Amino acid sequence: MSELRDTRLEKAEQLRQAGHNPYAYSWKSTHSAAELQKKYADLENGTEVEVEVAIAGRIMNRRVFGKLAFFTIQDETGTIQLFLDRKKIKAAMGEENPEAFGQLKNLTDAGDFIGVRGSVRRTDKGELSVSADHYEILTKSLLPLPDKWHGLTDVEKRYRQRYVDLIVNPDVRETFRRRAKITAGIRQYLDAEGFIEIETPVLQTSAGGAAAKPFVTYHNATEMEMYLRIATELHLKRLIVGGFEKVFELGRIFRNEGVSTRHNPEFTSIEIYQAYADYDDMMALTETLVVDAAEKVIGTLEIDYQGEQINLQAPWKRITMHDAVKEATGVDFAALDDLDAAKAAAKEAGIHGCGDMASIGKILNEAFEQKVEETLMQPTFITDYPVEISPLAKPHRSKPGLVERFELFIVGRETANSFSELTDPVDQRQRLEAQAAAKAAGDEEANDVDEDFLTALEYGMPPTGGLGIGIDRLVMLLTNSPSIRDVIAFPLMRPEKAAEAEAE
RNA sequence: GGGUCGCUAGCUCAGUGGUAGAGCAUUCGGCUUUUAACCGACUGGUCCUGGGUUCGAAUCCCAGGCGACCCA
Repeated sequence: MSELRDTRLEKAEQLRQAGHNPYAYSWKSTHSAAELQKKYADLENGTEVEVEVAIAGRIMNRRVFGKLAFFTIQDETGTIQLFLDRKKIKAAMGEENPEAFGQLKNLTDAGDFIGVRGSVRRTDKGELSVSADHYEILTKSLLPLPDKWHGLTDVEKRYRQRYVDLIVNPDVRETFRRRAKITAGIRQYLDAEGFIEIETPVLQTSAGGAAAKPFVTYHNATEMEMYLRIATELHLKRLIVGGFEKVFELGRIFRNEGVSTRHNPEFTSIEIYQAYADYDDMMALTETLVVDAAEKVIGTLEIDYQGEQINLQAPWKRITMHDAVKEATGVDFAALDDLDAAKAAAKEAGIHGCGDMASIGKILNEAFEQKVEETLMQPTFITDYPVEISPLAKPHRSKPGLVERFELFIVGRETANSFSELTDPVDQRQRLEAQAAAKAAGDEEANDVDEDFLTALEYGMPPTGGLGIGIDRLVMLLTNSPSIRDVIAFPLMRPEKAAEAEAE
């Protein structure tokens, strides 16, 4: 290991001795690899074009003969072969550096960055190449690349050393390129619709807006405990109170929870708030945003996700939570008004863990999570949730005990969440106080009463539709990624070596 | 939190109680049409860590670490 490194350090030193800085300052390319491949796609085998092009990239593979060498280099767009002929290089560089070809042969390795200038030719064997007359080593790499054939497959190393993963796995680069396209596309669409993005605080003295356990931190100067945000909801609503009518924020959220294929403690959400809209309007917006993203990124609405064929063509199925649970279990919780009867019916239907639940709404939700959620492969809006599990949503205009809320499920996963937002400050205070009581009773996911948010509501918030979309899960869907870690560049990992036992 | 599986050379992997291996990469030699180049020679090890059993442990046992998947 260190011998490999020492050898390369020695090569870097030899380059310095020969007057070449192995860590160059800049390079001007005329084309990318993909541009050359496209421009000369029709060039015939064994022919050369007398143009002077310049290109740079990382050496991925070297095939060296006595007086001829072929390097495959990779830039962000793809790969192209370098055709390195001793005679040609000597003719062009020999006066200044008689050792130019020898240095190329002996002092470069797979992993180095190189810049070349030369003509374009397609070899007899059909490989488009830059036939170099000049080259410059731009960066000397000290560590070996993974096996050129098997690549890097160890998932732990792929996540810990994502830079190596990105070097050798082109599909990983493609995933993050798509991720960027998705977020850019969403912003583009919302901008065109007159929404503005406003950044709200990550550090908060009261973490609200979702049922989740926050990370706790401390601000020295003000000597106060602070929380990392678990949602952007309550501040974006303050902006609606302030008079903005279409706002959103796409950003990082932190929840102090476990790690799984669907969860990372920091993840990305977009929350969108639109004055004078309700949850029906937000359903339409959800469809538009997802369809638009799919069209921009994959160009089709018929997608494959881990072998499952998903059709994103709108309109999507809409079904109430009560009806969905009834379909799956045969139990109509809407017809039950006795808690014990509901528990008995749930147990009968094979739903476990409802014994100490305090309301029929929570049992309904539990039944949904256990029996329905993972069956919802095609995009489905589940609507009209129990008020007990929706402290920020407006009561349903016609169904007592329910709120105007929907969640979007695709491939069995919650992907979006939306309400007609609760605007009645008195009702909101009661619900938040119930939350605070639950927290006091030990519910770590319940929130405190955010008095300033209530004050804002008392100034008056117009009727508002709110929508949150899990960006990571959307990206998973549109990149056919089985794990959230595949769409987060640097997912959370424990340190490789456990810290020495700290003083307790 | 529970269960299952994994951790051996830079990478990908063999090796189930008896001298730690292969391919690729590296190093050296040869080679002007290769593309997993080829031919020849060589080099490279905290077998995740710590204990235990044993004449002897990569291998068996215990504890721990890190990771993957599943479950809660």
